[in-house]
Amino acid sequence: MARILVIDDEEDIRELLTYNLKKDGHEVYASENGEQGLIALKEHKPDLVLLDVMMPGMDGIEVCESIRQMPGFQNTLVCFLTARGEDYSQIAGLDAGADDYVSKPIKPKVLISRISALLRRKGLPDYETIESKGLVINREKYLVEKDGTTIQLPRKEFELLALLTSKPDHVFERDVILEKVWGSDIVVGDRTIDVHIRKLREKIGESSIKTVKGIGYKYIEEEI
Amino acid sequence: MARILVIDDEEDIRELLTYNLKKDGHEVYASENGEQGLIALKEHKPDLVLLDVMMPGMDGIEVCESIRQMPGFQNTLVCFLTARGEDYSQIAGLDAGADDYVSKPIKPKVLISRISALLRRKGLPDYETIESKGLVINREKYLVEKDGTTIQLPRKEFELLALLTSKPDHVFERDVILEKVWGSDIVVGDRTIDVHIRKLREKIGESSIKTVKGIGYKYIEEEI
DNA sequence: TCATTTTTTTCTAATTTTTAACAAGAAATT
DNA sequence: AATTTCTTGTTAAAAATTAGAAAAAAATGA
Repeated sequence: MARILVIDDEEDIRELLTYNLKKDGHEVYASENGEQGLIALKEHKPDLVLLDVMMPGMDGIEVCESIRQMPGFQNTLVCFLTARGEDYSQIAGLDAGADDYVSKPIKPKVLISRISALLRRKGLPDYETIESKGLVINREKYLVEKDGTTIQLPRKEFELLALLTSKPDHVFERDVILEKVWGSDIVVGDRTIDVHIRKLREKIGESSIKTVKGIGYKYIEEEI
Repeated sequence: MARILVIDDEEDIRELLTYNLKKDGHEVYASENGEQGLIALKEHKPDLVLLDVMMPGMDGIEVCESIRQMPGFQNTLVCFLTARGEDYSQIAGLDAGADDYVSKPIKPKVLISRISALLRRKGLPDYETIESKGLVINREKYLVEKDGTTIQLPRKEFELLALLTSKPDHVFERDVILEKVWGSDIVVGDRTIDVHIRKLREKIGESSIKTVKGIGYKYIEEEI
């Protein structure tokens, strides 16, 4: 059904969750701390991360903030696991960009139904392929298919294309692109976006990406 | 209900507001400084911005002025958050174009009711397309459709047309146009507006924009 | 290391915006 | 009615902004 990454320092919890989620048909990965979790995240591109708040090393809040900073993971669902009474965590968690939280002790049935709700609310996980006019973007495999031919794009180019095609015809302003693809506090030169746009145009066709001068760029669905 | 952007450097405040506003059914975004706030603003096009006055870097006044300068955000509601006793801020804030202010310490219930009032007063968000007599103005795609044909207008022309069509038959005075399209402290020559009007008339039809001598221009809904 | 990807730099081209000069038209004044 | 004055229209061209191309430099990763 969905890919789920569990990040918790307690082995019992990891096992409990893994067992129950697998039984419910999900693909489950588990990490025992934030650092490893982030690596697993990149590798497995889960739809949902179950994240313990209290952990040695990076705590859940920090992990969540890191996730939200990572290009391509803005839409990954994050659900916090909080000990009862950690009210503060709930608030901070929502602020850090979490989508939900579940209190410990975890009741498997409650968790399962909560997860279903989250996944449903979300619609489809967006590592799904995005299809658009002969272009298929597969975030899971990091591949782009253009009219049947498969193209392997470098990371930045891939993220840029994925962003633009995520809302065809929508104009993405330059600073929004920078924010989404490069991250909020990375400073790059003025021409950086252009160069990547040019490379994309080379690879997927000149006419697909249109410049809106003074504003930004958009991916066009239909030729105008 | 509404999209709300919180800009405040104190994490506690951001959490408090985010939590309470989400609970009240709003879509909430938060930024921790002015610069990031302005980017988030463009991206999320909120209906309302809650803006702390005292912040390191750009202060709230500056942020508000920037917002008012940005084409398309003249009507975004801005509500200042001021520390008690910052009387001067209230005045300067209203002067900078804020719609309201709330004093810290913030009482969630007070804030919620104040926000409801603001939103009610405001009516609906105006990021949507504007339709008028064979003319569709789509700010998201930065496109104008005239009788089925799509036209791509340069930025200033687009903003000018969007302003005029936002209130058909309403006469926009020259200084209002300058203020809204060019921004409050940009100084341009006397003929600049005329030239843009002329180009618009060329592109969307001579009769659509009418000169009101001595006052300004208006977009006319019906041919007279 | 070496190859690849990403960023920066520089130069050029294109487009947009503004200016300036003058024409034309309306309103006011005589 | 004629003249002056004020405001807007028109046009061309200059100025400023913005993006594209190519290549080199830096960073990254195998």
